[in-house]
Amino acid sequence: MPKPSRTPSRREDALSRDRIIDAAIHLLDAGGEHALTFRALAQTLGTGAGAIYWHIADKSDLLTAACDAVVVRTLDECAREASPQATIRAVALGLFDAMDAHAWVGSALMRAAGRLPTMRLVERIGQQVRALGVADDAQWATVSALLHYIVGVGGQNAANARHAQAHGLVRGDYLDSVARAWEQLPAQEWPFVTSVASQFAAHDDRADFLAGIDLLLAGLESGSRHTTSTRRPKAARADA
Amino acid sequence: MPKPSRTPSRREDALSRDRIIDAAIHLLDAGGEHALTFRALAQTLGTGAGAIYWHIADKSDLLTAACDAVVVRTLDECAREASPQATIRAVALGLFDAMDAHAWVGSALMRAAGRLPTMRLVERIGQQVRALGVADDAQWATVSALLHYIVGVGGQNAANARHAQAHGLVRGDYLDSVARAWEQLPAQEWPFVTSVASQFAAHDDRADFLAGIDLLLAGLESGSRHTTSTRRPKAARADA
DNA sequence: ACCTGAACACCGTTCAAGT
DNA sequence: ACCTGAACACCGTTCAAGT
Repeated sequence: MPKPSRTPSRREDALSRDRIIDAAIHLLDAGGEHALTFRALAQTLGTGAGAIYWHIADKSDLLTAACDAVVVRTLDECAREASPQATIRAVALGLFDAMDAHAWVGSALMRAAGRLPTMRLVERIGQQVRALGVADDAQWATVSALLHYIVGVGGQNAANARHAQAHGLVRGDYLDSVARAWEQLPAQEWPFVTSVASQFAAHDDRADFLAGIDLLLAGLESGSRHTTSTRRPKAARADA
Repeated sequence: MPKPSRTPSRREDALSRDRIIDAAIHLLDAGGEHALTFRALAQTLGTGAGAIYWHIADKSDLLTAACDAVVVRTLDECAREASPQATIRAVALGLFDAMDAHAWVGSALMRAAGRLPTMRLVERIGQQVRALGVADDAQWATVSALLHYIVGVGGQNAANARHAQAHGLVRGDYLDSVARAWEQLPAQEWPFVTSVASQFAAHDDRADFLAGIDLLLAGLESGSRHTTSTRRPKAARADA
């Protein structure tokens, strides 16, 4: 993009795909998904609303591109660890934190199924799953399970944070109030929910998230040695 | 619109929450999430747009209620099997099929984190996880992993079906075309994606889905006997 | 090639007014 | 108590017209 040069271009920085994506990320971070508006974007960038369409196909393209930018940064920052397990954990935690910082990324990722950002994650996690020695025909289901856990749990953790903030509460206080509501449900009808709620005391979301990852990895270790009778030697779904 | 009836009530059936939810489900099934409009709903029901607000808080309330109706029906139809594992599998498959029939349910479920439909699923699955003998402090992470896998993978399978249909293709042909696109990526940059794509031949989505469930259940069996060092005796997230 | 901004075809939600 | 429907404050997207 043309840096500030003497030649009096129309604007200090010309409009560009990258500048639009950056501005979109800022709007999304500040006000959530419904704050991303072509009008708001145009105002931020000092252009007309329609100008953006020269660089971006439509809103879903914009959201996917913003999501991809965050994913790329996150994966770049994830050091490759010694073992495949450790690398998976590092990627998972990196995404967890990225979603916490950019609460909109979780749901954006869910809607970007076969698209670039998801493919990057499938690739990175898939390489580790392969390195783990998981049988060929189980690799896709394994990557799916890991990815959906990461995006699902991480995305909802981020949603919690936003929700707490919207209620003007610290995250812990908010979670406690939800837990207390669950505790007071009729125990005959809700035996599990009431009992699990009573475990909500001091909680560490990241540690809990990691516990789930470990659970999945434990399943891998016990499952990778042989193929169960219900698992058949073909089959894979064409997205993540 | 007032049917020709002797008793001149305003309408044959009075407007009610249930009637609205039913109409919403039909609109959602027929045209997806963006087809659910207060105007379309009002026209279907033969009322004014604003009348709906007497029975329903807002659009998100409506979507959650529609989602809950589907979840209730699905859980009712799920027979309780002999073993906890079999029951989990039955619930998972029931939801898989429900999402396939109502493609909008997946994303609705994702946005309904602490709300009624999700709580029902947490309760049903949680009971089985407990029956499986999973340690108290690991139950929440376990239910989370299962639920996110089910909703995530099932939801995307449904999205695939819709996507294929939108492209005027049979589901299998659509998936094959995606797989072929993945295969043609540069293999140095995408070693896993290209290799996994080459496994996409004849695939059975439900069988693959079940393979993932089995993977998770295998993790449970190996993990429920002891607590690993990274899993700590507290912690739980206050939603699903 | 790139940008402008009015215009189009929608939205969810509210609310005075009706019965 | 329940319903009406016009009105309000928005949307994404397009497109003739400009530079």
